[in-house]
Amino acid sequence: MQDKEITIYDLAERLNISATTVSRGLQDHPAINKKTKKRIFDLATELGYRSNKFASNLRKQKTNTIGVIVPRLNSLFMSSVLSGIEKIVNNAGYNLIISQSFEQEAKEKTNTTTMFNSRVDGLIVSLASDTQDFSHFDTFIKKNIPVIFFDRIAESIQSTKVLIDNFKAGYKATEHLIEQGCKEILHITGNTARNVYMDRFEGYKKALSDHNIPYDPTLFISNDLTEQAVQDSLLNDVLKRDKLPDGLFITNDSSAAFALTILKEAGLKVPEDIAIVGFNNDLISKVTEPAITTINYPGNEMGENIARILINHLDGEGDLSFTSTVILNTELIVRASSQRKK
Amino acid sequence: MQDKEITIYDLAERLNISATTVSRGLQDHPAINKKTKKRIFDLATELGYRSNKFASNLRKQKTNTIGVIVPRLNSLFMSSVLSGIEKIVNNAGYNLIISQSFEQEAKEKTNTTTMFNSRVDGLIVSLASDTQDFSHFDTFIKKNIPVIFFDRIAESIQSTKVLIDNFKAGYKATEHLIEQGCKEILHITGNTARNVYMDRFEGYKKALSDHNIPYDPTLFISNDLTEQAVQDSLLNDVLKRDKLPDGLFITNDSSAAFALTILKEAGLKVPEDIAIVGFNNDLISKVTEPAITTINYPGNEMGENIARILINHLDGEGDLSFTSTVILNTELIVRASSQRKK
DNA sequence: AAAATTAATGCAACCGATTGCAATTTTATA
DNA sequence: TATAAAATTGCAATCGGTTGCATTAATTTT
Repeated sequence: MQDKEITIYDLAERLNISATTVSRGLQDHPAINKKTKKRIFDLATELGYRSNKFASNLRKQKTNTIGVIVPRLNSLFMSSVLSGIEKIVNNAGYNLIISQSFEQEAKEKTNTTTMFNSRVDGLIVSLASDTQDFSHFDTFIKKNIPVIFFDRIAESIQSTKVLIDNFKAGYKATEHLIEQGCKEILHITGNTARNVYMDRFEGYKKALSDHNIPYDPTLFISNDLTEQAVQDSLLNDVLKRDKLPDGLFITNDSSAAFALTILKEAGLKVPEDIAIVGFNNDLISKVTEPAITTINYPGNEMGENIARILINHLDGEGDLSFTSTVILNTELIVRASSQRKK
Repeated sequence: MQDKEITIYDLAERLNISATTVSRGLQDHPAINKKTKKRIFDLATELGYRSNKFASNLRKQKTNTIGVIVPRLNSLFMSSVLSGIEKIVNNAGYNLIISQSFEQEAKEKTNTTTMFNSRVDGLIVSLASDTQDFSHFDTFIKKNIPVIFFDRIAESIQSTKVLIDNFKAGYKATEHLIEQGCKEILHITGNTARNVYMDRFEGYKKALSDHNIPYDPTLFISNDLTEQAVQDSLLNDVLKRDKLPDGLFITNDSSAAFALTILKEAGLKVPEDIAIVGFNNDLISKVTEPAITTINYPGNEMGENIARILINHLDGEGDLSFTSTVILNTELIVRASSQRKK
């Protein structure tokens, strides 16, 4: 700490003007003379002045900070979303505070409190898989601090949501498998307490019924989609059945890739014996043998959308209703893992 | 903003004590009577008091915030590192501000300034691939704000560094290929201005020379390791040669996986025609056919290490020399993509 | 019971920027 | 040149905690 921090008072003193004028000059306030502004800016750069955000925040009651809480940072989808958010938010002059819930409601609550105490101007959330109670967001709602949910949303909370049409995506994936001749379609997915998994599941069921295939509950597996869980399900359950399924719809690509290797090891041919559809369109789905059919889920785009909505709200009047739901497009990307026909 | 924010003055007034006592009580100051503390805490929770960090930071000149600048968020390695950092830092009561340089020196400089102005207590950096000049970190050094570099480090800067032994890793990867009988080993890597790539390259060369294989510059390709770049290099250069290489050491797993698919499409057999070694041990290397031999690079562990070092420094006395270099262990994970013998 | 300690509490200044309103200076108008 | 209008600038209070030093209250010691 050799050199003291320069304040507007230092600038004011050297320029023989008031701190008020310096403050206004620095903010490009229209009432300040251009020459004065120039003198202020010049001296400021010369002395290496930097504004003290805390004094400013304290006074303005605004932090220019946006909080993000996600279940886990280390998935490609999440980091794409974050990358998109960061880009927009940063350009708009906001900072990002990021934390992860590790899929636990308790941690999510703590993080939410921390964010609240950090007085973020807005909060972006994708819910932990086991979050049942949403009261920790009440403080935000009550204070009119905007909260945007994405991907893993809470239906019951009145606020802006950005997501894809999971029902449709699930429907399309399943229908595709049916069209490829699958009759016994296994569905492996996450905790259906979460909309993303529930909706895909509903889409799956609807596609089945629309094609007159009865829904078989034993072909539905819900777990946490970790490597371990996928492996256990396949080895200890699926592969021990008398009749093996001929299709698999599994709701993320790394799990799909992992499942693929296990099934191949077990001697099954993909797609001949079992056709596979994943979800997300991560790079991983492109490099397996065969490449995996998947649903394109544009994380980066989603992140940018979320950030834009939030920034507009924050920088705009803020009176607009803040409870829209944005649905992003997804598409089925057909690759070899599911192509049995033609 | 229906309900006003509660301040220590509100608490003080209702309890008929001074704000000083409230402040001290809240901080568990030893000079405050236990009963008084209890009364303070009780009322605080009752009224939903939350400390104003800005007032506090302003006065204490400390922010409890740590900045992180990385080239890109959306890689599995990076997000694992971040996940590790976030975990430790969060437990220690610090916040994380994250931004990405998108591999550009200019953006890195801007981000650094923003971090500086946000008055982060510490900075964690992995350099952009094209950063040549490091003067933007001078302000931190001058002010004694700790900066930790990881993975992509700057040799010339005097500060703590956390990384792996890239030379050794490169050596091991190459030696392994040699042991599998490879004679013409192609090396595809990133910008060698960065230590990580340079050191691996040096390791590669040393392994060659130790095994009496002359280094062939035409077998060395340096690009930005994007899908496009890898594809271009392979299709327009490598695959057009008279004599194809019989080994490939490529310095990240997604590129390796991608290269694998291209080579297979070109009709080459892996590992028979060409043996492949990647880098990082991402999931992707496990699910390709054949699975890819790689170097295990523990991102999460690295993140936790970085964070611990920084926190210790910040919470400790801070007089300790802050210029150690931490080298994490890596190991070669042999998989089918390189196994030609035995 | 007076004097000396020790325990608790409070005063008041401070951190650095912001802003409503008033004051002053400059420029335009009569 | 006097006066109104516009352009600049500054005063002083404010945001909400923190902290050195002083003061008061409670305990001990003599």
